[in-house]
Amino acid sequence: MKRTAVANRLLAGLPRKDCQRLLASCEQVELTVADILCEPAERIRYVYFPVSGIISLVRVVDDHTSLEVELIGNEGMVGIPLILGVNISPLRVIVQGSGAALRMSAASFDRELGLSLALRRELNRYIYVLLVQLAQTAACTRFHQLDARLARWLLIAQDRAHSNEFHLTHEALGRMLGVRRVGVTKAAGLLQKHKLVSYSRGDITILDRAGLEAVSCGCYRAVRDSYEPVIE
Amino acid sequence: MKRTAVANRLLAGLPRKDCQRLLASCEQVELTVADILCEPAERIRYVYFPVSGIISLVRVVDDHTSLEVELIGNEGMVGIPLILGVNISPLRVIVQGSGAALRMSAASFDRELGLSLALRRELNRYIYVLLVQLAQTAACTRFHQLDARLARWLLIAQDRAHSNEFHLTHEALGRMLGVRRVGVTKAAGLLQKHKLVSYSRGDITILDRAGLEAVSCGCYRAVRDSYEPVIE
DNA sequence: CGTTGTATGTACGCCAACCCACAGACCGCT
DNA sequence: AGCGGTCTGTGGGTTGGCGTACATACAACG
Repeated sequence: MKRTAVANRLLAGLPRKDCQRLLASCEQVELTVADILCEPAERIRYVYFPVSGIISLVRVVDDHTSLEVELIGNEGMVGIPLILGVNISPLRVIVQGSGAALRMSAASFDRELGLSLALRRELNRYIYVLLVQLAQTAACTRFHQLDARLARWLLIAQDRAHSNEFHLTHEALGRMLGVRRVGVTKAAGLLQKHKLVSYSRGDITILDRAGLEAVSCGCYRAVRDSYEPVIE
Repeated sequence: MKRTAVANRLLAGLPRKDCQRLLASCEQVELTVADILCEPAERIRYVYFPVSGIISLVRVVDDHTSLEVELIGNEGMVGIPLILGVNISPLRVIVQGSGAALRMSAASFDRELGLSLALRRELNRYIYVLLVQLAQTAACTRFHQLDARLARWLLIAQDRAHSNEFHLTHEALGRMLGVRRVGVTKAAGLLQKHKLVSYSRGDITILDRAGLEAVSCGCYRAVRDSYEPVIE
């Protein structure tokens, strides 16, 4: 994996010229945990290209329950509906791990979409990957039990955050996975007992990635296998 | 709702010229229940614009379990990945209700995508709707219980099939909803007891749509509300 | 150094859906 | 008429996660 100056991989994948023009329209912003970037049914004002933070897309049902349907790091972006000609967000967008992101106004983004064919092409691929992940998440959430789903979530978060450590309470994890806090505590206890992760007051560290993969359901692998042939 | 000569609404929504050119590249095919139009990881050879049949998109996990993530009627199409520059299907595509569809080769479809901006625009909207539905399905499947989910499924199927009757065994419904056949039997028994549907050896008739909406979870409404502002 | 708030751990009854097994109902075919 | 296959209905024991409640642990701050 070669390093580039631009820390968002979608942008980094573009021809130099397009990339530079896009960067010129972006401003760097800080993301802080629990920031809500957009609420459901709200107009989308900005797109975000995460650099170091991670961002959750959450579908809210029945007002007080919710399920995370996507977790986005520096391999992706927030604001997909704009690409599809819609400026309303169907999901809640909430910062899950603090860090930096590049932000661009919806208007600038629309303009850029018209200017760069490479951008469109790349975003199309990205939407495909999102579709696959959404479908897999739906099935995984249905069939697999909490231990496995938690392990999967941690693996994905590690990928997205490029870090073995992040800050996240059981409460917050419960909202992501659509279960009670107590459920997470129990499942996390199990992972700790097997020395796969260590947990203390929201500071979580991944100790044994291979072990986590073993505990997690096949969904983690399955999704990677689905889109790896597609990205280059 | 005005009737048009073209019985697929995506096509009917296009400018006459584009629509006619597209139709010229299509051939009409019959869909028969349980036909598999495409398997996961397979190359996509054709796109389908259903006219009267309905088609399920199913995500397969762990080889022997599966969950329907989308149900497509004459308001949509099958073959979305092609729009996004990918020619591999991540899902199983299976005919759920027999009828007719317009079929076009992947190559022709690619060509058409280049020729008609209106087509691209319309398909983008459609992809947005798919995203919303996928997210909602994930949450619904997680939180709502079988009676409600079954009712929701029947309502959607009625919308897609434009008919009060369809043929579908409990077994098949179970595969769609990701539950055992017995579970469907129990839930369907409840709906029958309340005279919302009648059921006999796979022939199902919807008797009381309003009643079904009352039993179903809010997800049916929620999805409609999410995308109605978007479609015109 | 004790108080307050946040985070984690444990306990108990409950229920929807699970697995497995079997019984009836209906259709078509010989 | 009878037989076999498909579809639907019922029963009993198991379980993962739910709702609720309470107990402990740690941090921060006055």
